[in-house]
Amino acid sequence: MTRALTRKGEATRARIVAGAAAEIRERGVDEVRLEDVMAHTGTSKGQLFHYFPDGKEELLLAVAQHEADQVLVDQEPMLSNLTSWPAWTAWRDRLIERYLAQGVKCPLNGLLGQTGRRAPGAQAIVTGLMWRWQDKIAEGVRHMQSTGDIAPEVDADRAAAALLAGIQGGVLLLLSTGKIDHLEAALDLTIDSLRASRRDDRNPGEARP
Amino acid sequence: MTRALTRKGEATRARIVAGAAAEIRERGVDEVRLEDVMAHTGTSKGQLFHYFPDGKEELLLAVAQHEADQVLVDQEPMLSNLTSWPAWTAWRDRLIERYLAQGVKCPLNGLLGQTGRRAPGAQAIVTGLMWRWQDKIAEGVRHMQSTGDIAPEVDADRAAAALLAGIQGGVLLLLSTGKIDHLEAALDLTIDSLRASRRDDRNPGEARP
DNA sequence: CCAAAAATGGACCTGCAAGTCCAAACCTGG
DNA sequence: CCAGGTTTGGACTTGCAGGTCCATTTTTGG
Repeated sequence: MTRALTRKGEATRARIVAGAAAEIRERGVDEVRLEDVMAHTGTSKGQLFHYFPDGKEELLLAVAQHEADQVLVDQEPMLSNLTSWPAWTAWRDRLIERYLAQGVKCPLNGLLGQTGRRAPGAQAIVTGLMWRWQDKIAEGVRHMQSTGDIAPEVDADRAAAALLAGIQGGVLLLLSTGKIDHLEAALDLTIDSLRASRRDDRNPGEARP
Repeated sequence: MTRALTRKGEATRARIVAGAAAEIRERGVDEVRLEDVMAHTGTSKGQLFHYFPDGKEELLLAVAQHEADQVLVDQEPMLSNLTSWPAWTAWRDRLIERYLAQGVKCPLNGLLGQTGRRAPGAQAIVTGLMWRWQDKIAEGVRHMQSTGDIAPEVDADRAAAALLAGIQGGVLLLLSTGKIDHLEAALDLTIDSLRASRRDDRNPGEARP
């Protein structure tokens, strides 16, 4: 029962979502009023509630989905082609560059902790994003194992989980301290340890005994 | 010009901060109204504004400081005694246990993203916490280097930064996915890579070339 | 024991932002 | 070209949470 939307309607709806997303990235969820969105997107209150009958909550949900999708898109095509060490490096560089550029204006910052509480569904969106992200990384690890660049004993999912955690924490620390160092260190050390696995006799990818 | 506070006054103030902190941990910053704090701590509005003249913002700041301090206290005495591999393991176990137990009720969740935006000073509190935390870890790494348990070529600060990022990200992912796996993986893999550094000829602690 | 200061209780005010409503403008297909 | 919908504008309502105020009680220092 998708609501009947003419082309014009769809355009307006999209404009609202994109505008609200930008506004939220810039100033944070709870600083943005519906009036701000109206002003920024050239819409009226009637329109907002026409396209999002459940009001702010529904709008925030749409924004969350919009932002979550963007996070992964921003890492392409690197993220889907982790098939050589230079490719991993290129992905790493993209991440650093991206987060350095956006600084505090991080979509995740809006999603987590803020949207998460308000809209119950936002939690699901974030979770979905994380799993998709981790899957992509794990896929890269497995590919490297297939070419013999990463030791076969490494648990790809576990390695991906650790790497993803490092990224998330790195971004978090970028947000609070303003320094990119943590993200860099986490990425470099984790990737290096994967790289090193190939040369070891042992097995750094396993949990402690 | 510290405001004159009798013993009773101090007790009330402390009760308010502790109660507000608990309430916020439980239900999130923007779900907690001053009335909730009043009800939960058995205080009146007059008292709130007596002890926190700048209102909610000042209270949140006090709560943030309270929670930040607690985060490190909760890791003692392990965090200050990272002097052997079993000690590192004990610390790791404490972290896992702690965050597993508190689950979603994470003080950081309240601090970051939520308090961070509202109270300008909260940012500084979080930053301070992170640096202190990282310093403790780096100190542990250096100690292990002094006993020869970690390769001297490892950059202690960088390793600590990576580990801290892994922890933060792990907790973040615990909050969104509800699974402890990321935190475990990040801790174990990073610590293992430090442990492995001692046996390598090379130098896993350095950045990529 | 008594002033002065601190602590407490709670009624009241106020602003604001979400949400409601409806009338006007507009598209669109038959 | 007209009758149904969709889209738009904006005035109005409402609830609520933060903040103000002051009268009363308790504590403290001398």
